[in-house]
Amino acid sequence: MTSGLAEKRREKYEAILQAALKVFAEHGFFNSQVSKIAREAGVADGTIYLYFKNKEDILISLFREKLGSLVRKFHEHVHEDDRADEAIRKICELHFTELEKDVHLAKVTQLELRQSSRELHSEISKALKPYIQLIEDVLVRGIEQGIFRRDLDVKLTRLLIFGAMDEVVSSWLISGRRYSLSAQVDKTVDFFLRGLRA
Amino acid sequence: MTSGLAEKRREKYEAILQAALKVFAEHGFFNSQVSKIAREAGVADGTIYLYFKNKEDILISLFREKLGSLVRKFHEHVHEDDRADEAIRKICELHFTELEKDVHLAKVTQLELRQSSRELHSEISKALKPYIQLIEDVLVRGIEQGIFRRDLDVKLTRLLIFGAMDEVVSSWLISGRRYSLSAQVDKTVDFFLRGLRA
DNA sequence: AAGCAATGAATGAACGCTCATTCATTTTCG
DNA sequence: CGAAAATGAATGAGCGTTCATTCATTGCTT
Repeated sequence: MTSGLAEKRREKYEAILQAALKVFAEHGFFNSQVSKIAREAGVADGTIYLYFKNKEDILISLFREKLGSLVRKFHEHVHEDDRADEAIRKICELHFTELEKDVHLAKVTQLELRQSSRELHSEISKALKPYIQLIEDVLVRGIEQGIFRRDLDVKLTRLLIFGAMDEVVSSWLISGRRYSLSAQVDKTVDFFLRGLRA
Repeated sequence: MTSGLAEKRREKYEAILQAALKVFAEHGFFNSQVSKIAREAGVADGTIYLYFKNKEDILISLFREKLGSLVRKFHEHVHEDDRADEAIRKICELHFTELEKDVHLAKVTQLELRQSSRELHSEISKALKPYIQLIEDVLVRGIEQGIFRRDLDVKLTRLLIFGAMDEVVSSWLISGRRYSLSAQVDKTVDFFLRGLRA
């Protein structure tokens, strides 16, 4: 096993991130102690600082990794040549199912995303931008395909769509996940497409 | 002037809340020191504790007062006998104009509302519930009036509408308020009504 | 009216506790 | 053995909260 070099490091790095995700999701960033993350990850407090600059750096890295791989997943499933209305359905479906699969991630994105450290906020919007952009691209394509209204304000509409999905996820979390999130896809997409169609 | 008794107290209470609103909006709850609020309000640190149980109590009181008067304003403008589509327009208009008027309130509701102390969260949803309920009522009325689709899921749709408006406000804040929020009402309502109409 | 007493609002220095971070020491592993 | 990784006790800054003290106002007494 010659692999256990930089790989071991990567493993521990991810173990700490995973632990942090859980702790942040359960207690929120400001109520999460570094020592708690260390315990959850099964490492010593000091070890954290061999992998991360400071506590905030943990959260920022978390967002970069997690949102990055989410966005990648979206790009895998939504293709240039899809019909725009089918793409909208796919986006909503992925949005709901992926967050339903990873509750901790859902909690952190929904509840902590809006925190207010300057640095943090810009990092988060940076990580989120490609997703919002993806929605916009689909809207533009839909207009070109003649499926969506020509008078759509795509910059505004992408917000309406993202915000609506976001709120459904938030509400589902707050309810204690007492119903299926992915079961809301059809009715949600239906509402969107009525608002979009030419 | 026999008034200057309990009135003086009320005035100071409100001065502290106003100061807290500003400080929370600028720095976020966890980065706002009680001493900073005291300085902003022009009182001593200890004085705060003559009016509030603790720091969290300040935030909770803030929400109660501010959201309470907002909800009251909605009820003043949206009446039982309005056409439901007109009511939706009125709601969106008020949502945007009221938050555009009070940026500090907008910031606190958008950015702090999602914090994670259990007690806080339940307090906030309690204060917000009448508003969400109002939207639902209008949806139900719209169906009864034959204006909205009979197959609407009102519980889901109220979230879609609230979330969409919420995101538009968030985005406007993050952009540094570089455009008019109330100018988005028409296009936003247009999108909603297409999704709602029978 | 004038002095005295009582009140309680306001103050802000001090307290005590909570953590993020450090670093001297130990363990691991090639 | 030696270097790198990991440890976790120790540190100290930050901050919410307390409380002994001040002082303007009001009420009471003669």
